[in-house]
Amino acid sequence: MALSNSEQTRLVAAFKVLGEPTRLRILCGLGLECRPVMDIIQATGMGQTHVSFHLRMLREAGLVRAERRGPFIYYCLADPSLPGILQDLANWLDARQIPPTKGASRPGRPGAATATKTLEVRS
Amino acid sequence: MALSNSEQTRLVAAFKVLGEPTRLRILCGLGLECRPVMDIIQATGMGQTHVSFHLRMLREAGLVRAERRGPFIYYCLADPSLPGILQDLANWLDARQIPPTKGASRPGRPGAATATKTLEVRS
DNA sequence: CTAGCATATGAAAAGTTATTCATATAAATA
DNA sequence: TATTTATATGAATAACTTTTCATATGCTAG
Repeated sequence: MALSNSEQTRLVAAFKVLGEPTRLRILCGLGLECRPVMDIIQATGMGQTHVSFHLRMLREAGLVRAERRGPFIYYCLADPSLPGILQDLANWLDARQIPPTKGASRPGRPGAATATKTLEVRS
Repeated sequence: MALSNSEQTRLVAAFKVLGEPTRLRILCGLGLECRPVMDIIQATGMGQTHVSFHLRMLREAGLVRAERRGPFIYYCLADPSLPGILQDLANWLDARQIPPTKGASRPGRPGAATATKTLEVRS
């Protein structure tokens, strides 16, 4: 087993938190700045409670850090290397993109996996 | 926005698929080998239908590829670089681990984010 | 110390995902 | 061709997550 059990568990937890559009948007929106919740609410156009909920998830996952400044609470990425990591992953995904099933058109290195919704497998 | 919208969407989809223990276990268990479903069922100790369901998710996400050989269907990682990537992420997570809230004990670079369940923030 | 803003939290409702059960399909074999 | 083995699929249920609503907390200003 390449990954230890506890590594797997940690990964799963992290992926779960990252695998939600609102949260990823918040993370990306943060960039390297720290921002008060108000800003995040505005930027996302979502309700206060809703945003607060997702911020909590991110915080509990250790992906962001909260810091009070006067009446405001600022949120920042816990680790400035996160955006880079996300970008790398995005590139990896891009690179191995799926040719449109009955693919005449361009994308996909030859040999790249084709996502199949139904099992259609050449024997 | 560092990541384009469609990149974010793709990432979210991938994370969603990866953020489930059974699926990550299957992926890790596969390593670079191709294995018939039976093997995976045995390795995980889970029901046939259940495994089949998760394999389908992985397939649809383009993370694995299915290949029939006679009566069996073999599943393989779609991209052999996946284990490496997962390992890197796991290392990253390890590196930024949380000191036990009232932490006298060792872990965590100074300045590393501490995951807080409840908001307890030094002003 | 009261009022008001910024944000968090708890509980209920809505939505999604995983699990299970029954059944279908496809290849191999008798 | 009928049976068996390997695996997939559809539908129902169960578990979990997100969303929303109402309310609480913690600062700051008056």
